Amino acid sequence: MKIMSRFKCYSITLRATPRLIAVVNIALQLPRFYSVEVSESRARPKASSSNHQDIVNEFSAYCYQKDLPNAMKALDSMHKHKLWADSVTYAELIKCCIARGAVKQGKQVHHHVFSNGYEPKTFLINTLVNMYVKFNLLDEAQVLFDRMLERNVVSWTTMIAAYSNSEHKYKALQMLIMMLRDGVRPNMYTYSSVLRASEEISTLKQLHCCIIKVGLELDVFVRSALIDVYCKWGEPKAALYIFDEMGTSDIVVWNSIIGGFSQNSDGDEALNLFIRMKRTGFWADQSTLTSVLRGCTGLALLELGRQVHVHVIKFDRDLVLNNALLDMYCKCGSLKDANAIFTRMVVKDVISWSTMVIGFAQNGYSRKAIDLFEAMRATGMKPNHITILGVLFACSHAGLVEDGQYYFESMKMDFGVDPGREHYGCMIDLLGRAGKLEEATKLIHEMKCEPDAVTWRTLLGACRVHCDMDLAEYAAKKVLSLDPRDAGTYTLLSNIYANSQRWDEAAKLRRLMRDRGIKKEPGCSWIEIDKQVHAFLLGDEAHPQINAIHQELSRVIRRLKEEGYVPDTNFVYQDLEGEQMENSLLYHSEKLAIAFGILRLPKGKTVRIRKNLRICGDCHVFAKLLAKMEERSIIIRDPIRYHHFHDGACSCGDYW
DNA sequence: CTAGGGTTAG
Repeated sequence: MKIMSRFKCYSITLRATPRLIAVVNIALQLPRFYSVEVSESRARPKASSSNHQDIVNEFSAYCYQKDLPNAMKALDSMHKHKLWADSVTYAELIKCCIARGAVKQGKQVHHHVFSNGYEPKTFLINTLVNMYVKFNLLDEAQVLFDRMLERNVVSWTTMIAAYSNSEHKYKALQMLIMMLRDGVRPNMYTYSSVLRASEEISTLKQLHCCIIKVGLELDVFVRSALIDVYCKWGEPKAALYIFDEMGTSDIVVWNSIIGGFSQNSDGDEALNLFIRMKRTGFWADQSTLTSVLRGCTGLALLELGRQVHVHVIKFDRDLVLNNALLDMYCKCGSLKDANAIFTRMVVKDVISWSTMVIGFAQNGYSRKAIDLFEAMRATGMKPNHITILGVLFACSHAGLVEDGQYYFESMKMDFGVDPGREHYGCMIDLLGRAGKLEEATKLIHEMKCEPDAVTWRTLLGACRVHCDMDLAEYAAKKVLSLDPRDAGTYTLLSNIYANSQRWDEAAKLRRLMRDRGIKKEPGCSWIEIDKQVHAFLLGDEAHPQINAIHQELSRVIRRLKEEGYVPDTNFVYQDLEGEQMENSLLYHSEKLAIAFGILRLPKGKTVRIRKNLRICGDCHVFAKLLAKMEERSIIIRDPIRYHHFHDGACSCGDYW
């Protein structure tokens, strides 16, 4: 049914499509059409003597041998004798300049082929335009393009592709319109380039319609561009529709769709598609593996990620792939593996360093994160805003107020990075957790960018840690004024009330939430065992082994109670939806998942859980005590922080 | 001479 309605959507748009110029919404910005002033072209003299022919031949030979220095000398000699070679030879030379980044030489060739009023063929000018594009000298490319006597589809496409990949995407669309006015028909090259230029989803849809109209939607390149761009606009389902409709596809198209889902945080669908791809008989390449790893990262599938790692070894020198692998181990809580990868990587870029800094920080190794950040600086690698976020995060995690303030204050001067919302957020968190709630509030008011809902919720979180009722109410009000439907805020505030035994207010808030129709995402925990992922919801009865799980849970709770564990009923609201049983606390999804892990995993093996909501205080105590009693580590990844429970303690230091 | 895929935060 979904597919039908999606299809319908397209055909409606198609029927409604007026003339292209009106369609693309930007006609008003069109510049005047080109006026061409060029000197008259004359036929080139052929090399008149054998001496002249020798000079040209020598030049050609150097061009085809890719001997740039000698070719340039020979070019000089031709220039003096007013001799010209043919276009293909020049094109070879220009290719050579592009490959070596030889801007100066390229310009000399440009000058030479236009000297003495001669007008090179369209083909050759196209080559030169392309050269300037490759040198990222778009203005020069444009000047050259503007003075062309004749522009063919390649000339236009070269410029359109250039602008599509630049900051001035609207220029690509303008040029498409001018191209059509000029009577030159865009081809598949043109459309697959211009698709990237859409700055609104409606533009993309209109271009899509044009493509269907001219019958180019069957082209593999156009399709993969469509798939890619729909995914970039957060519409992976539309992309999947296009994908499924294709008769043939190649590895790049598979990579587009798999990458599309993994970038839209749908690791599950990305992995399903990967399985389909393998069944179809394609071999994964670097790009596929990168996306698959990203899928594993999102789902915290360490075992699957490890299997992918085996295939990564084939592409040992691929930096992007190694970065994805590194991140997978970090996000799956396996810092030993991550560190091993990081140490082994021969080439590291700022992303590798950032990933590792953040990995240490999120997993509770604050000192290591800060040391690594300093090691990075020592190598001369320049941190970016994300690296700095990582080091601030590390400071806030460990309560290192002074270090945090030092990095925050020096970031602009030392690294040239202006603090953004996230950096302020880290500082608010740091000050707030350290109990400096006043300073945290002051910082919000001093922010250079507008505080958003997340900013205020950070403060609210700090209020919970320190039970500051008044500020909590103030912060919650701020969050809800910016994002009235934020379920987390209602829950957080109601938990703060519950913590202070203000049950009436807690209940009132729950009621308000219900009246406003705000639904909290149901708590869910996942555990990967033996190539299978098991999902648990609160009070879930659906699992085939649920009886054994309940038994195991009762057993460990009984033993923990003997050791002094008292269920903290303040958190009874955490996962509740409406009036539920009193002992619901004992059936929080993570407790079910942990019990299942203990049941199924060999003794001593780490239990790894991923969950979609923040962990509640009771489950946190439960996991700490259980890890000690069972003598095995438990790792729970919530959407923000990582909790490594080991021997009665947690890596988060009880702040989260 | 012009075209498609991958990595860090939130």
